[in-house]
Amino acid sequence: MHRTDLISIGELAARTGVAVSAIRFYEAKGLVEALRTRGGQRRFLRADIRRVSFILIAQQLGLALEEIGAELARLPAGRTPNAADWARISTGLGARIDAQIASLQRTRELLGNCIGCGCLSLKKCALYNPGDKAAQRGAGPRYLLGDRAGEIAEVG
Amino acid sequence: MHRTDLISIGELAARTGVAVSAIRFYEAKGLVEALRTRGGQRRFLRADIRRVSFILIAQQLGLALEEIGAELARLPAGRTPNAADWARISTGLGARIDAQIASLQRTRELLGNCIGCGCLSLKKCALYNPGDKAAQRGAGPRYLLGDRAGEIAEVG
DNA sequence: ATGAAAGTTCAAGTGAGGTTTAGGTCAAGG
DNA sequence: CCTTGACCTAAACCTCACTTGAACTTTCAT
Repeated sequence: MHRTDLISIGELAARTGVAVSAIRFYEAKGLVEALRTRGGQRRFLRADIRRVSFILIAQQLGLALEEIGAELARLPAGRTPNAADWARISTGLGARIDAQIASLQRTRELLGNCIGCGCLSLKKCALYNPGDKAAQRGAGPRYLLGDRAGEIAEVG
Repeated sequence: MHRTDLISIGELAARTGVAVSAIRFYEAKGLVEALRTRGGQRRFLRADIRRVSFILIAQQLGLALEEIGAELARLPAGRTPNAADWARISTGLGARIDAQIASLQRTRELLGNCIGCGCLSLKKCALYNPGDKAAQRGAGPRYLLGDRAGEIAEVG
């Protein structure tokens, strides 16, 4: 154990590259927790650097903060997560990446035949396939994407 | 030419699967244009089905509406775009998909070594790499992502 | 000719993911 | 002790991509 096992919010921000305000926001969302000094300032564990790193990586893979929180909640309570813990909760990310790659490769292939030929018809070529979570991120009509059963566009 | 070369907003919505309100929104943003009936109702060209399809596909690939507008602006003015036109403006999408696939594959590889071993340090493994546009979608601190020069996290 | 369905505009609301501001408090060095 | 920079809270604000609602109007099939 070092002298300073606890770090300030500013240091956590510097170490992870996220803004101080963002860390407070994550805390409010329950993604990280902080101890407090007598004066009320936050003190984080060094292990929280990993935790925030995980948030950043998972975000890049298209998970919403709420989903990330659900993953993080599966880390062992009470003790600092170790390598095996992180490996466990990262397995799901691996599957997600594989799915995304597969989806993109499908899209890539279709782009050749389909937009290349000028048809660009959703129904015909299914180029516009749902199930690509990463692409649904952000505001807007989430339900439109990924909630399409059978009949979509057909260029008439 | 058919009898009905022009379609209503409702039909365009049905054909593409996007909400009527979204199409009005796209029109306001300059992504599509409409003729008007004497009574003021919008009438779209059949070719606009392709155009809206393109918007949807490009969105899935992580382009913002403004970027999509810029791409669409490169279609020939005055005449209905043909297959070659669509092929031309779709080429850039292909490159983007390739880049995304490459980025994900890199991430996938690192996830094994890096999270697997528990280090999860941003600086050390560069797992958290910028340049993955698709992941930056949605509102929020775009500038945080993709605007990081050298020093990022290092797990102490 | 009529009634329902579909269309119109404009303004305001939504939700994700934060940032910014205002008005203070805390901690560390000199 | 005193300053200075980092920290605190609460609430307001921001962008993006739309949706929703109110209050009417147009279109179309019968």
